[in-house]
Amino acid sequence: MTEPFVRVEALPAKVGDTVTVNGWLYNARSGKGLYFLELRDGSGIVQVVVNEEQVGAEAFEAAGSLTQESAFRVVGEVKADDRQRGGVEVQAQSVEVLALAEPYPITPKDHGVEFLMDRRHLWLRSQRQWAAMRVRNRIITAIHAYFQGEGYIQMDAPILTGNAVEGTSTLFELDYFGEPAYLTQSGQLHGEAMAMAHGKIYTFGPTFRAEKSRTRRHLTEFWMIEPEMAFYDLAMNMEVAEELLVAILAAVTADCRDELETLGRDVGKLEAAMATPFPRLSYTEAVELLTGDATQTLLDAEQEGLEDEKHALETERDENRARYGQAKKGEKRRIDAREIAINVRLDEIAEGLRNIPSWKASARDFEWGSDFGASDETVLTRHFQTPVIVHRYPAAVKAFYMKRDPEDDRLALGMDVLAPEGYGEIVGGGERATDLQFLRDQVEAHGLPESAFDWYFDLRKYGSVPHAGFGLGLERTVAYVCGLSHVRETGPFPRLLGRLHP
RNA sequence: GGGUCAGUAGCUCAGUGGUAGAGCAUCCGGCUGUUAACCGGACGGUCGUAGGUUCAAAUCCUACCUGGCCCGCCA
Repeated sequence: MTEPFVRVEALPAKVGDTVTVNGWLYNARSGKGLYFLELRDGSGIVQVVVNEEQVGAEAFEAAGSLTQESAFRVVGEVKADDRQRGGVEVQAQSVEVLALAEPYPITPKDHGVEFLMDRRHLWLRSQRQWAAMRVRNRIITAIHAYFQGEGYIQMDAPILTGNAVEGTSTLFELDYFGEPAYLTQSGQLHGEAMAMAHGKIYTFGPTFRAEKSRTRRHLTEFWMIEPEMAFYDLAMNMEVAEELLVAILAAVTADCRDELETLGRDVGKLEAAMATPFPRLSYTEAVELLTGDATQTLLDAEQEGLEDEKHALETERDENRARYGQAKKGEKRRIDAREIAINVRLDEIAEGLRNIPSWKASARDFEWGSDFGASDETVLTRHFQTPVIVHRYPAAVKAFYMKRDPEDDRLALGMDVLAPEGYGEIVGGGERATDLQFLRDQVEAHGLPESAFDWYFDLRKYGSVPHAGFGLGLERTVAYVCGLSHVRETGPFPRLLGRLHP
């Protein structure tokens, strides 16, 4: 499609040309006889300079009438200017108003979470949200590219199911023409069936959990990518997860530099996270690391670091306050803004300092056989710069369909990948049980209705083979890659407890 | 489900028992290169809701509602 206008992202290649650009007003500044309009068109933002002497009274007035988020069209010359983002600006020759916006609620200033979430449909236009959605898109395309390049077939698991898959999570229940039905919590079991048909498959779709979890890591609706591979064992499964994550990190660090900068993401940390192989710790080794001296030392150092930062910030705040009286108005505003930023960080530090003693206690007192808590996962990953793979968990804390470790029947051949920087579990999976009688016993032991699994048992009756797979949580992955503090900013319209609109 | 913090102008917040405040947004004016521009002015309030204490409540007490963060559960 040849477009009759130029998109902002293409402007750097058009220096010297006269072009048409369409967009919305992101922000504006003015001087006598001058308007500086930040035009946002979805591909980027460019500054449009409107000079009264060059455009005439009518167009100049049109530029002055534009309110934030008004739609407008500009014809002008693309000029190189090092001071601008992207290195270009547009010197307007004409300005046409397409739609004047009513007063726009989201200003280029601070807003609270609730206010922004109520206006998510508009918030998506803001820079950070825009950048996060672009990274999400790049992650999605990287995932497809990886699997397609490796010969996987993408297949969809059903969203409506007649039974609770693992019997653990709380599901959303529906009325399916008089029968009880549920929104899927995992495509896992159907994925296994599809892998027996195609060898290597992956699902890519929504999953649902009705748990009343209110944390930075939880959504009630989220997207999961679930590869399933026939003739793969646990070690091969871990290798797939590692390759997939490296492919994602490589794609984003290569193609989303501007977005990561907008998000304030430390790209060095993402690059460091690509070093392979990722550590592979057995659950037992992880428990030893968690309960050992190294973890206590690490947390002591973190506590010291936080205390040093706290003192530095308090000193800066006191110095700012001391010169506040003599400061001019603009300087006072900057001091006020800085004070707010300092207080936010001090609150975070105070929370960290409150948490560390309980983290230390939780780590030190951890007992073999339990599942890791959120703080234990965070503490484990603090020892490494890359994601960490933990495998061979106690069977009791894993799903019924996991294969047992032939070396130790207490263990299941499950594996989790923990993301760095406290982002927690982004991958969970393992090698699946192949023995029909074992699965029947497990279903019974877990109190699940055997009739619901008749088709699943068939997979073991007709050519049962070793196979493995895992689920990758898309939103947690996006949060980690973007450095977002909450998964609510990882998708366009996140569904959380108490959040169904917009 | 548990813990904890908060709710004051459209937004972000200050005000902790005695006249309801600031910055931003909006509107008006100034400035010929601004970068969350800047400067001057105007506009803007049922202090979450309901009770209570007090001469007097945004401020103290009780209940409820809504939200943030943390834990549990999970990807």
